[in-house]
Amino acid sequence: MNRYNFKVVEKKWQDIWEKNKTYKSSFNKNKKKFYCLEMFPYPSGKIHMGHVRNYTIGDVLSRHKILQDYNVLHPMGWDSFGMPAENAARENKLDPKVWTEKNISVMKNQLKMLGLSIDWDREISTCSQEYYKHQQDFFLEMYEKGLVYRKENYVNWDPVDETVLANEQVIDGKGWRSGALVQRKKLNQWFFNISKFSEDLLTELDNLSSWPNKVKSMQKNWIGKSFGCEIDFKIEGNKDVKSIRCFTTRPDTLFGFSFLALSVDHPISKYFEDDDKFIAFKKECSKTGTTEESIAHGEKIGFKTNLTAINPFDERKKVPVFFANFVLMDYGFGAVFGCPAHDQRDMDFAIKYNLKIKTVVKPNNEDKNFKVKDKAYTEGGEIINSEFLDGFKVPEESIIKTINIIEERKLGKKKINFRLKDWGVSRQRYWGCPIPIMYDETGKPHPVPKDLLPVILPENVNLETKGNPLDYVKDWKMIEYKGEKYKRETDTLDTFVDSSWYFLRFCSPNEKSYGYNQDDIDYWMPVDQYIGGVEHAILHLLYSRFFMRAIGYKKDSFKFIEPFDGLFTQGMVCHETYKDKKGNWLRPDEVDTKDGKNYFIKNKLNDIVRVGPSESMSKSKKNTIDPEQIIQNYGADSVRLFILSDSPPEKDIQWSEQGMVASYKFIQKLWLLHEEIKNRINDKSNNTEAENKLERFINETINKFDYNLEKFNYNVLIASLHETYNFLNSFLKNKINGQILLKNYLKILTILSPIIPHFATECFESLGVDKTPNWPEVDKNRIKTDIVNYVVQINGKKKGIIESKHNIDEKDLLDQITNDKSLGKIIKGKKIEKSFFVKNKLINILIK
RNA sequence: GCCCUCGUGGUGAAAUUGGUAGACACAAAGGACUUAAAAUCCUUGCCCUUUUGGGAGUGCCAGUUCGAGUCUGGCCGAGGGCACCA
Repeated sequence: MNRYNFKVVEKKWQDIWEKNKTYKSSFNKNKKKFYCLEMFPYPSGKIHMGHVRNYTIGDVLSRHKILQDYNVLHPMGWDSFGMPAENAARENKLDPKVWTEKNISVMKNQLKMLGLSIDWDREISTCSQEYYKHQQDFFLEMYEKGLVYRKENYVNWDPVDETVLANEQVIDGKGWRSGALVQRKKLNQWFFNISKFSEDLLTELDNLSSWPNKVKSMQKNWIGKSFGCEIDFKIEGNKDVKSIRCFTTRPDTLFGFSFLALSVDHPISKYFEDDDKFIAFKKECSKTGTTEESIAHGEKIGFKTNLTAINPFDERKKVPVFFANFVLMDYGFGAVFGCPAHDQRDMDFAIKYNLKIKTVVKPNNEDKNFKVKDKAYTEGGEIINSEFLDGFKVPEESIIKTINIIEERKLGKKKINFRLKDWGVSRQRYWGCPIPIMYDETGKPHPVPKDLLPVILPENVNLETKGNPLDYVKDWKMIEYKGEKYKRETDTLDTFVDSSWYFLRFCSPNEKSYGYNQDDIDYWMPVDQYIGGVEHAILHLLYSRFFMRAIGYKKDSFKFIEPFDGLFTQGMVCHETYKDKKGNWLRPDEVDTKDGKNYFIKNKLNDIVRVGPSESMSKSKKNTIDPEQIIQNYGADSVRLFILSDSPPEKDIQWSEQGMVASYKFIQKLWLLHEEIKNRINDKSNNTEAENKLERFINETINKFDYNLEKFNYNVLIASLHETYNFLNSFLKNKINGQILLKNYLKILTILSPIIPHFATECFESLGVDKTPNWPEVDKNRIKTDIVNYVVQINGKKKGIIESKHNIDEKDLLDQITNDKSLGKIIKGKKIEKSFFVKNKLINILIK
């Protein structure tokens, strides 16, 4: 008997697929299309298990759709701009381009080892000129349309590295590389006007019916729509300041107004710039840092001004104006009215500065003397102590009625605010797409003219500089155009821009004149199924949705707006973590165990290893498993099978060597079964009963596959594959007609082929079938049976199972139960009050 | 603090959506084969009963229903997202 040699078989089919371009996709209007896309990888060096999981899930779907005769687009590319290349290049004295290209070639090979149904002719790489030059076109188009602008903004500035840091690069207020205290610095930056589309980005979420609710609600929170009104407060104490505008969602609490708070960056702060105390206060505020954490636990501090604000509903009432550290300049108007009784932040502030606390809302179960003490009351109820607002129900009528009054009296107006901020895309880095802008001698920005496009990133740049290396490339930075001197923009684009339209490029990877070809995207877009990690739930997906709107803005030819019709977010791959006695992390291959409980360092029985919780695989915790090694040991099909087993794809999965071995063994067992079946395809016997049983089982299995494929329950597919094996293995004890066996077996091979494609194709070939058959249809007539097992419940409790005829009616079944030996005993002599009958499934008899 | 998701054996999990709870697999224990081990195969898996059988049981407490893992309300616990957003 032959052992199944995965090494030979997998290589053989991968070569054939590559040579024949089996998975090449082409435009074909006569065929239904299916665009299956997985988030493309960053070429960091080697693929990791997360990639294996992501691409295996996509591959199963893709192959399934191919067998259902869809025209499938399943491409792959590289998100190849970004910081790691720059850092790695600095460490290894390599050019980022060389480093990146080397990684791509290694990883491409590794992906091929997995046997993915990728159309490699469509491969793209975002760091190539052929890609980013089109991105510059999009940038300039957006600039023309007014969707790109330049503005001063606060950033996290690392004074040692002289660079801007992303929020996640700031740890405890210090730069992650330099360790220097991060400063808040104002810098001119380019912005995409994503907030222009806030309303549309929010409402269209409701139409994305195949997106996980979790992702939709995360985006909803991020966009953060709130309904309220803007109010102008008259100001006294400075003749140049007549009024200050505030945004509020609770205008109905205006009678509880006890102070007005401003952001330290509010325009009015200019009147205080000579005040040493104010400068000290502002410094104190910036010390609390820009990180979210420091804000969350930070104490509320304020700076009292000589100004007073007047309550628009009662001009006799005047309250102090403060600068306060908890007011943000980039939300609303950078100014809030404080109502301590009904807002906890305002309450904290009021207690600290001894401000008035006036209760204006009472809960329904309290009387009009209800008083808030030191905890703000923010629930519903009724307005009190508020003159003409008294009696309004909170919140269902109080807010809208108050806004109406405010509008009537021309004190302000209704206003909807969004939390979503414009997208800052400038990065002070070398390895990214150059921003196609140049500045004249007065510093005014101009789009780079067409005949100077694309702006090509210079090569062989010295990276050992402070700040952005491009600033030092003088012959690139300084240009002359039509006799005028210009300086180039040296900032490059955030790499999220690169990934905001790559799915369009896959439709027309060779289009020279523009980023995409209209006919191609009309046919292929939107992506039918997008698959990737949940860590991109907000930014990448939101930016891509924005980009489609921005490209389509003022462009009639562009028909769709949502790039991803279906979205699936897969879970992470986890592994136990290990530490030695000193607390150093250990790799899984450095530890060993004899009993599965106590671990020690390999070959050193006395060096005890502490086993930590299973966590997402990461290099820093050393709990990674190298996919290439695993493929070498067990084969691609085994890895694919294991990575889909046990856990549903959207949940985290535990890597286990034992599970891996089990999957490997299962394929070996399938091969033995295959050999056995192959030996029997010429058997001539007739056995109707067995044949019916076989047909029924196979059709039920196909049915189960269809159901679970649709729902991404790939773990259940694997379970049902095991059941199929167990069934066939024992079924072969029967005598059976070889052709009927073969017919059904081919269906099983077809439905398992998306999961373990090398194995399936090899089996087909050994049976003389040269092309994988189309996905089998379920024969509903074959699932029906003459005999049904009815569950018999008595007074709601299961008492047994009884065999009966298909579609039997209730009365006949009751008769049968009454006459049954053991079940009849229970009923005998009792009165049947009522019975509930579920056809072909169950009967519940109520007796007394 | 706000929002979302999830609680089922020793473990990962099924349960076609209100109708046989624990499919399938991992681990464990016992057994068969073997001189032995590995591999393979079989059995077991809560409580009571020698067996036949009976009972409890899906985080906890109530409710709806002939019937609840599934629906409703409350509580407890875990994970994730956002977080001074006015």
